[in-house]
Amino acid sequence: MDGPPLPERAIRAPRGGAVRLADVAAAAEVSIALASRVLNADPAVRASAETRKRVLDAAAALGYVPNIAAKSLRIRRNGLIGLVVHDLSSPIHLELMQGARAEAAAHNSFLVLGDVDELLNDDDVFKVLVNGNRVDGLIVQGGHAEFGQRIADIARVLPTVVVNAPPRAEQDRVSSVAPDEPAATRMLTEHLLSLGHTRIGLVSGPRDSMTGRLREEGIVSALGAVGLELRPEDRVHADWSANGGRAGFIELASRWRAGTERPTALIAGNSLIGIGVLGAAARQGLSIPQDVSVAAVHDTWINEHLVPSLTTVSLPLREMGVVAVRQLLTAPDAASRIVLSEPPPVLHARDSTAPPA
Amino acid sequence: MDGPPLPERAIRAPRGGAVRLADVAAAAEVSIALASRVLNADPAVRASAETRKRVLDAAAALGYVPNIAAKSLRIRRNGLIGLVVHDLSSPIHLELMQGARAEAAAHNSFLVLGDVDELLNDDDVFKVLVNGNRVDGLIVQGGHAEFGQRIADIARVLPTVVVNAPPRAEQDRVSSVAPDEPAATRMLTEHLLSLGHTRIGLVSGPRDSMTGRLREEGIVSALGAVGLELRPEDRVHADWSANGGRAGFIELASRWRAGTERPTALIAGNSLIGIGVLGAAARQGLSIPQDVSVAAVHDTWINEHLVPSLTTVSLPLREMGVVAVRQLLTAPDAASRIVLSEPPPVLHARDSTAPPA
DNA sequence: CTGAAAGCGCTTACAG
DNA sequence: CTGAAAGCGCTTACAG
Repeated sequence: MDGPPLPERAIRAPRGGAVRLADVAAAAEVSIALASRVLNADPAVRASAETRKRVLDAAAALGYVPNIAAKSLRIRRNGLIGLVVHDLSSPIHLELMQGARAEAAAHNSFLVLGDVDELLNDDDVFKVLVNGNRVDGLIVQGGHAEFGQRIADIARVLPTVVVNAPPRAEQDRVSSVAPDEPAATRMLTEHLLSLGHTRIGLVSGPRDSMTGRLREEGIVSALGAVGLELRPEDRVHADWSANGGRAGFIELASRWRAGTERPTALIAGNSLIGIGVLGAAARQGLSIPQDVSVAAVHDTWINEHLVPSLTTVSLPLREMGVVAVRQLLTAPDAASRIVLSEPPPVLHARDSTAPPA
Repeated sequence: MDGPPLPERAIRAPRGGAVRLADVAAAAEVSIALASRVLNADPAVRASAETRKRVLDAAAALGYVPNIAAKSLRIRRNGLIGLVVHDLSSPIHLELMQGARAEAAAHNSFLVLGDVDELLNDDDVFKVLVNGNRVDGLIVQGGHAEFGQRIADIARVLPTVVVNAPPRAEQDRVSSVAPDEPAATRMLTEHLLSLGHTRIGLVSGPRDSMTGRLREEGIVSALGAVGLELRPEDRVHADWSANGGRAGFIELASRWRAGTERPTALIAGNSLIGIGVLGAAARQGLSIPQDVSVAAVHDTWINEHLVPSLTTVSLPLREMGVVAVRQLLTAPDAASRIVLSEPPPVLHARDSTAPPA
């Protein structure tokens, strides 16, 4: 009444070289359940140190690595975090990515790369990433005004943290990690003031960018503190890119009339814009910093190699990535809004800023 | 004799809003197996068009997305590809990443970010990524001489393709996708020759880089075709970075004696090196292109914004990413060695190159 | 505290 | 061709 004999080898033998928990348990002569508990450091386990060691040794000897699919299916988590960026080519966000990646790795998690546009426009990608249990949470690069509501919708089903941008009003369940923007531009402005500049212009980010607004606030407040102001005619909006910076500078300079006063220094909304400003100014025959000083937000490796090297203020981008991941891993359901004021912005004074002529 | 009643709701009801295949099958009034087959477009299915539609409609109506962990556990694949890069901050490799990411998405796969150093030095990461069924395959950024054997070892257990570098001798089971390096530098050299330069120098990559060697080959062959040569004293090695380029230029220029001949043009091993060369030359008081022309391999968005803008040749980086993913997805076990000669390199002549003075 | 058993949600031989 | 059932490899209530 035993039925046909079971094909034991097919059940027991590791397939394709994959060692299973059952193999470890057999080698250590304990039950699968106990092996699982020891390996997962279950505090309730009271097995003797000797037994525990037998399990650990067996796992090591066999090179056991848990099957992640099986584990995920059981515990309903998969150790993956979606990192959804808008523009992979920006060196600014890479530092953030590095920080996030390293922190995830430290927690045995990995980062899955997503694209903002694809996430928001491609329904398949959206479904898989958001509803498909693909990732345990999402880190979304902020600053996309049009998508505020969509991100809020995503956050309802999946822990989500927006990085590098303050959350919008409708995103009440969205966590965020943002740097202290006004502090950065305040520092830049004070640097220019200390050099003797009294009229400072701004090539800002896009008109509807909250980040851009906060950076402007820092400038206005630093100027206000010494009785100066940011004149409307000294400010233009631009894309967060070198092309934007170029266009912004050209627009700004077109307002300058020979013989009349104009700003002696410009702040760029970010260092990509700064690169564009530097290039455009040179092509218009202006010398930097003799004719105009230029300073920008965000420091990357490029800035010191530019001619002239670009003065910047660095924000804790890497830390933002770290904190975002930590937030997702430790408090996925808390809608926390973190403004990183530590470490504080750091000024990198370089050749692009000098006293006015 | 029925035992206690089963808690039906706990079994049937979707948990946490997750719709299961069983829910779709129930809604469409078919078996789970048939629902699975219809949804996976099993060609053996002969169900009436009407039945098929019922399944598809039910899935759509319920917003069904397969549980990826369950599916992975069954089919022993998880739709993830590890992208292991060395230096996330290089804009050069980002284009490759973008191509890989997009191609993966087109195949319902995602990219998991890894770090070369971590993979090779951190045993935990290695085990999880390589042995843990985390990813279906690995794309590794090439050019790490020290790790040739290690990558060969990885490829024995996991489909692996090295991108942007030719495979090393010991990597017999490793696939690779590399651009046509000599074609790129040949094009750059011919551009400089056509401007009238007859003595051309090279700030190459690291001494042991195969990529660097191939790029040098292109220069040598283009020079040889017109009876010229690359003089040993006109070549230095450098890291693949702006800092490397700076150091390389300084070393090269230190060999130049006033009143004697020196190269009138320099080729940079890549555009990061090129940025460093540009900056260092300017800081030594040399005008580019008047005193020396500079051209580099790889085009990125930065180059046109530099002052002067940097002449480059672009290689099909994005396509490399695409092909690498396609290779992994369609022929994971073939150890293919692809040299992408299509699309061919494209010259971007800019302000950093001009006829010699 | 530990083990046997159930079950996570799928796919796919297998039998009909 | 289709359905019932087994099973992928884990974790964890549950009972002992």
